[in-house]
Amino acid sequence: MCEPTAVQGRLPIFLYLARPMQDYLKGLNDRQYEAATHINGPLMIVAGAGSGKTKVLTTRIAHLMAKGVDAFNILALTFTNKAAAEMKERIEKMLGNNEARNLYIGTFHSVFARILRGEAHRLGYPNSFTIYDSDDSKSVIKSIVKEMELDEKQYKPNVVLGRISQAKSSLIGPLQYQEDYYLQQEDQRTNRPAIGKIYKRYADQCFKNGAMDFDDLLLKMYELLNTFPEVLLKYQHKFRYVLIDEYQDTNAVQYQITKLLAAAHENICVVGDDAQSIYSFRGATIENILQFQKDYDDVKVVKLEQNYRSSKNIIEVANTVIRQNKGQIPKDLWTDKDQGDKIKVVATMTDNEEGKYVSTMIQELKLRDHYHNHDFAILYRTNAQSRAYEENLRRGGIAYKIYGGLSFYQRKEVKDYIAYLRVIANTRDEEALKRIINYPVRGIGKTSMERLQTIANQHNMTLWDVILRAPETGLKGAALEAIRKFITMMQYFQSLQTHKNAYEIAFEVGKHTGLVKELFNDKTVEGLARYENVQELLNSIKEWTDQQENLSQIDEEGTVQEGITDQTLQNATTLGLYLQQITLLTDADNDKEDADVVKLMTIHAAKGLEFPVVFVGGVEETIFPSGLSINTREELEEERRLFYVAITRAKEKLWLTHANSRYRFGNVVANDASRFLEELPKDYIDRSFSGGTGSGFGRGDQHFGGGFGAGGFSRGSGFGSQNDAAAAARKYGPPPAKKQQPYKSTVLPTQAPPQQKVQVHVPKGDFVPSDTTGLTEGMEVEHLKFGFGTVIKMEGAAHNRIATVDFKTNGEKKIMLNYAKLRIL
DNA sequence: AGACGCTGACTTTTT
DNA sequence: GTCAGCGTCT
Repeated sequence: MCEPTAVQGRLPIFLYLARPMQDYLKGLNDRQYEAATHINGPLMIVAGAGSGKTKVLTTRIAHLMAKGVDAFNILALTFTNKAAAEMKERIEKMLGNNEARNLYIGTFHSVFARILRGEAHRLGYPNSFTIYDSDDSKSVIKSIVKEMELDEKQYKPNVVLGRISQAKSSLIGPLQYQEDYYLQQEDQRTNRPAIGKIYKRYADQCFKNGAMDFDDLLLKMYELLNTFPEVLLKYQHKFRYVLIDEYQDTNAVQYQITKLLAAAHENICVVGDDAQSIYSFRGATIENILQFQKDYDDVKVVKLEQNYRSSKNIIEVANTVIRQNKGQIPKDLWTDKDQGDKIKVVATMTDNEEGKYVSTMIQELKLRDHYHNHDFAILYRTNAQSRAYEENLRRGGIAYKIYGGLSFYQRKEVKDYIAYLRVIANTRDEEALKRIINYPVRGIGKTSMERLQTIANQHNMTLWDVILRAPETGLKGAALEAIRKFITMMQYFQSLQTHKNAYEIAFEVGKHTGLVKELFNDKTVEGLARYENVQELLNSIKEWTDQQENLSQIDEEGTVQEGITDQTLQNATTLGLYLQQITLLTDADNDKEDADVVKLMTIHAAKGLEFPVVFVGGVEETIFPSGLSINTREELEEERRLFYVAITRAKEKLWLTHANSRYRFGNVVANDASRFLEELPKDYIDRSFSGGTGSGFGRGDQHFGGGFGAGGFSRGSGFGSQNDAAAAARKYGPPPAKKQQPYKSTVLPTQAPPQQKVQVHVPKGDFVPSDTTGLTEGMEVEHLKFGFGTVIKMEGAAHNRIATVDFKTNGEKKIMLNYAKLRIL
């Protein structure tokens, strides 16, 4: 191992950096210092929650650069764009110059996508390959299942994709998959023996489309390095220093790639916390941490156990929770912070009251302890839980923001628009082509498409090539003319690529396709939102090209270019580059941090973040732990680690809430308190808070006819039945996926015939809207004062109803009451 | 081709 | 509660 020396000609920078660096190192404790400055050779940092792991990583990178290592030689891999951006920003601040922009810092996916963009041709892909998000992947799988005439119920895209994804993350190709005895057994057992064949066709189809899915970005990167020694050498030489954040979340492919990359210099530093491993469902394996120590002779291991985030009470509870798991790397977090408040465990009657309780408590804390909105986070296990909080926060006039959920780029209108751009950049992209060929409507209908598709399949041609030769396909008349026009238009767009940037092309697309105009003419509420979204998309493309132009003023060697050529600018702002970037973006990446809002997100999304006050909701059996993850010890332990992550997000105050009943799937459902709550150390818990809202009970939102009790869990000492089930599952595999109750919750009896449908426009005796709503059939939209799913008070009825309101989309702006479901409220 | 009416699937978690 | 998607009718 040779000590890195200052690169020739860079000494002035080195001297300039040296001083602030030294100051910064002083802020580290001994362990952190050790980890940050031991820059040569393999290093594993086992970092507990809140132990300053990001600080160490950034200091380490800055330190490397201070020692004269060029930014271009440093590769730092993270799991979220946010973590990457944050790291970059911090380093920039520490260095006080713009050297950091030359660092390779990004998610595995985005860094590899960037590399593959230069190398994909070696693997037979176009360099402007498309990146398929999961929606695209599912759509491909769906059409394959249809073509193979398999049972679509049995081969749901979600399930099949999950299976393929797991295989890919474990470096198992389609052929190997079909030969693997164990995998085949599993597929037989679940009655899905054709998955191997689907996998093969899926891989072929993606290749034909010139597309890589998320897993391919890793897999193809591995293939590239593994197949082409000269490529491997190039990147080994380039990335002399490799750093990996959240190492416990890496899967087999990621492990192999980083191993290859680091093999030459062995300057690899991984940071992880086995206690926070929560992504095994997507192939992550803690094994990688253990294996790491075996792979290199002289691995240095540094443990960071001092927590700088949370109060003593919170740390104690967290430690107790994680100790229930077997096979952890022994680690004891400690803190010299104050004892703090006890952890509050609160039970409420309903999910709605859980939301109400939290919103009331936030208001109280703001008044009493002068907290701000941005000090609060509400965390939950599943996205669906956000609604109850949302309603109550809105009612309480508290500003909030929900993170996660449907991404901006997943909205239909945005996807449609982007589909055009995708076809322009890569005509092989069949998914995108199918999406836009008749949108907006241009007279290329189902029949024509079927014919074209069949010919494409028969001759193993791409759909686009068949379309180009449409006159030979037997299509004629209006259809042929429509296709001819479509081709002319698309070829015009394609021709723009040589001299126009992504924004200019996107603008032209909007203008010539009539996409923007069509949305503009749609004056309904949703239409307006769609129009705004498309505008927003165009804005963001503009923003991106501007930003790229600035960045491209610096070349690969790090020197600022004087007379930058138009060509360089053009290369940095191409449509293809833009498309590859955005597919890997999530909503969390372009939000403005500074807003004073309460944050709502899943626990997964909260990893790596911290908040003064945290509410964890729905701490109930079947939700947390998830009913789908209690069958094996491994699954349950992952849920427990997730619980650990939730707890350790809190700095000062922590609430764990659970509701006796909640809406789920439109049903009222009763859940027991989570088993995790029973594992908490009593002395650190305060259960004295009542979730009741005083006057609330009785006339609350939900009435129970028959009370609880029927069915439910037989828990208590040793929760026997579940262990039996788990044992059976281990022995015989998971139970057949037939029609069984997906959740073990008790469905509460209702007072009236449930789910009875009532035609509103054929009113029955008991279905008369009262004057309070003023709702009549065929009413003008302008008078509509409520949204979808509005509760309508019914005269003479013992209960309220929920009506679905549809807008007439053509002609006059009229609404129609579609149907209503009878439901107890 | 498009509007309409209705069914059923969804609920782990993310790049 | 919500929504995509299917079949049917115009």
